[in-house]
Amino acid sequence: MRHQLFPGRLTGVKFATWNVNSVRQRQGHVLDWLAREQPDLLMLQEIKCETGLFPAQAFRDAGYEAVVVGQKSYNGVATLARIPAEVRHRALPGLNDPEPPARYVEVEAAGIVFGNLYLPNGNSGGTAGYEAKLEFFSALTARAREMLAAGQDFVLAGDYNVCPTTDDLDPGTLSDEDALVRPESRAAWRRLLWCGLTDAVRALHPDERIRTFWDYQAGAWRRDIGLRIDHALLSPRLAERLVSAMPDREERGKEQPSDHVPLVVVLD
DNA sequence: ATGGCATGAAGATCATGA
Repeated sequence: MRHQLFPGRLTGVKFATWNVNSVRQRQGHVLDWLAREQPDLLMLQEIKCETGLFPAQAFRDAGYEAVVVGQKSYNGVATLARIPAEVRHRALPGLNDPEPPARYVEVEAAGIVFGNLYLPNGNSGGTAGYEAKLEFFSALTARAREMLAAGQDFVLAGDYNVCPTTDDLDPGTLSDEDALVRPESRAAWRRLLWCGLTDAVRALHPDERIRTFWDYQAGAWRRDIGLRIDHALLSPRLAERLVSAMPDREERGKEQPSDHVPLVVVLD
């Protein structure tokens, strides 16, 4: 049974993005979280299963329909919605790959386009692997420009695999050559942002130390050594409706957690 | 000690993650 976030206001929307690192391993976590947080929409990344193996019925029973773009073993994205949602794209437009990896799905709901993305990490596959990351960024930026030109309200949210500034990671977590912090990666992030988009978390918390990921290794969570790599970017009119934006840290302390936590955004 | 967890693959280790 859904209940309205803002009774009497039809425009309010609560959404989240969460890299779950295998949806089949994390199904219980996600269902518990949905029951507790009651978002209108949840964008999942790294579901790590083929589309047909996604546990759609379990989420349907919880009141959420799923749009799934999966593949075997790696990557995979899915958007869950308890409000009517229409599919716009099952791959990122502009990527000239006949068999693109499952890293993007776009739906429209409540008059807003939600782009759910899992950007390539960029540390594997040598030069070509890193190029793929920058190419994804280029295509994403082109998509943002297209929607801005059309006057469309939109959100681009997911695992960007970029720490935008030195404030977004703890010393000693990554080397300077890591694809998550390389100057070209950060420049690509800024080119996207500077189209006129708003980093929802930083708009409300410009100086706070905020993390969305803690490695499984080296006691990273225990030592609270992490990264801010999951982001939600808002188009101009949506930015003016921004009420709150914060990762749900609690989730990382649960049994068998994902290494990422949900990032939750509320618009009025 | 770029590999100390974690995940998925028709696997008895390897690729990937960030």
